[in-house]
Amino acid sequence: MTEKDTEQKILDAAQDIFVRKGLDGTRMHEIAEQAGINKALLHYYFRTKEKLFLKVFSLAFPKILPRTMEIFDSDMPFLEKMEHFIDRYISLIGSNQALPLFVISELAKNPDKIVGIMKEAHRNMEFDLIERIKQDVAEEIRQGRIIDIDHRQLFVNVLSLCVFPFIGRPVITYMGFDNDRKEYEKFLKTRKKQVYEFVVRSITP
Amino acid sequence: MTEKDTEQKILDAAQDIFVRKGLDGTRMHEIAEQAGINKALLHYYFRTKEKLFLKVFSLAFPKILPRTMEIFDSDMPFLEKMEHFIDRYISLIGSNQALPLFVISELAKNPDKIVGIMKEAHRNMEFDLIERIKQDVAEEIRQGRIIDIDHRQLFVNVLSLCVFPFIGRPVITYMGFDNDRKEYEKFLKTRKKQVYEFVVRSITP
DNA sequence: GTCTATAATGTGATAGAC
DNA sequence: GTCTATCACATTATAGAC
Repeated sequence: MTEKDTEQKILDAAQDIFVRKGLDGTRMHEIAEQAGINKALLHYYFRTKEKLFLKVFSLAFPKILPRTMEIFDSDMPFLEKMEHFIDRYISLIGSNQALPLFVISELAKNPDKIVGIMKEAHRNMEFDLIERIKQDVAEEIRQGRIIDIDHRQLFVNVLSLCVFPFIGRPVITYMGFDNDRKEYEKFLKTRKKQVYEFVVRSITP
Repeated sequence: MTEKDTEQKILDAAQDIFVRKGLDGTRMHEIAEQAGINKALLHYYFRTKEKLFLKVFSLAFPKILPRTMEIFDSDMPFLEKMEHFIDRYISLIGSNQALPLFVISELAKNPDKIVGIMKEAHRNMEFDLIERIKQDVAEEIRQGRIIDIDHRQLFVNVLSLCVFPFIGRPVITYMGFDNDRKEYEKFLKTRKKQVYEFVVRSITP
C-alpha cells in the first residue's frame, strides 16, 4: 500500500460521507471504517476533521458548475452555448446528485470557513464568466436574436431550471408526484430538452 | 410564566437554531440559553432532541409552500393564479430565507425520520394540487391560451425559478455577482416580475 | 415547572509501540 | 506509515431537590 493509495482512499470515503451527512453529521471513525484504515491514520494524513473537510470541499466544488461554465468561453452561437451548457450541466448533476445540495448547505452554514476556497475557485477561472455572458447577451439583443433581458436574470433562470429539480427532489416528489420515485426518474430524463425549449421560447422574439 | 409561554419560547429558539445549523449542528444547551431557561427543561417539555426537532420541522414546513399552493384551488384565470402564486411564494420565502434550504437538506439527510410529517402535510391539503394543475393546464391548452406543455414540467419550472435564487444564494453571488451582496439584494427585488414574465413568454403561443 | 448536579456515552485528537 | 490504547472534553439525558 503506497502513501498515495491510502490518502486517496481516505478522500474517497470522506467525500462520500461528508456529501451525504454534512460536516456536522459525519463521524471520523465512520470515514476510517469505510476507508478500511484506522482512525488515527486520518489525523496523520489530515490533522483535523476540519482540514479534511475543507480538502474534500475544495475537490468537490469544482466538479460541476465551474467545469460547465467553460462552455461560455467559446465562439459558438449563443443559443448553441446555452444548449451545450444545459446538456452538460444536467449530465454532471445527474452523475453527482447529492453534490449541489452539499455545496450549498455547507456554504450556507459555514461561509467563513469556506470563503477562501470559493475565492480561489473564482480566481482559477480563466475568463470572466458573467462579463462574457453580459457581452454575449448584449450582442444577441443588438442583433435582434433574443429579446431584451437582463443577463443575470437569464443566468440565474437557467441555473435554477437545471439544478433545482435535483436539489428539491424530496419535496417535489411529495408535492407533485405523490412520492412516486419511478415517475420522477422519468421526469428528470426529459429535463434537458424541456429546459432548453422553455428557455428558448422565453427569450426568442 | 405560564406553561404555554415557556413552551413557545423553546419552540421559537429551537426553530431559529435548527433552521440555521441543522439537526446535527444544533446543541441543546444553545437552545436552552437562547430560550432563557435551563437545559433540563427542554427535556421536560420535549423529552428528546429528536422529538423537539420533529416538532419544529412539522411547524416550519407548512409555513411556505403548502400555504402558497392554496392559490391554485380557486377559480381565477390560470395566468392570474400563476401571477398570484409567484408573488406570494417569493414574498414568503423572502421573509423566511433560510427555511427552504433547511427543509430540503434535513429531508435529504433524514427521509425516514420525516416521512411521517410529509405524509400528514400531504393528507392535510384540502385538494389534489397536481390534479388541479393538470386540469387547469389541459383546459388552457384546449382553449389555445397556452402552448402544449407538460403540467409537471411547468410546475417544477415555476418552483425552481422562485426558490432557487434564495437557496443557491451563496454560490450564485460568487459565480455571478462577484460576491456583491448589495447587488444581489437588488436582483432579488425584481424577481417576482422577472419570473412571471419569463414564464408567461414561454407558455403563451 | 424549574433548577443543580451528574450520569452515560460519544467524539476528536494524541501518545507511543511497531 | 500504521496500529492500539487512551485522554480530554462535549453532549444528550436523567435524578432528585425545591
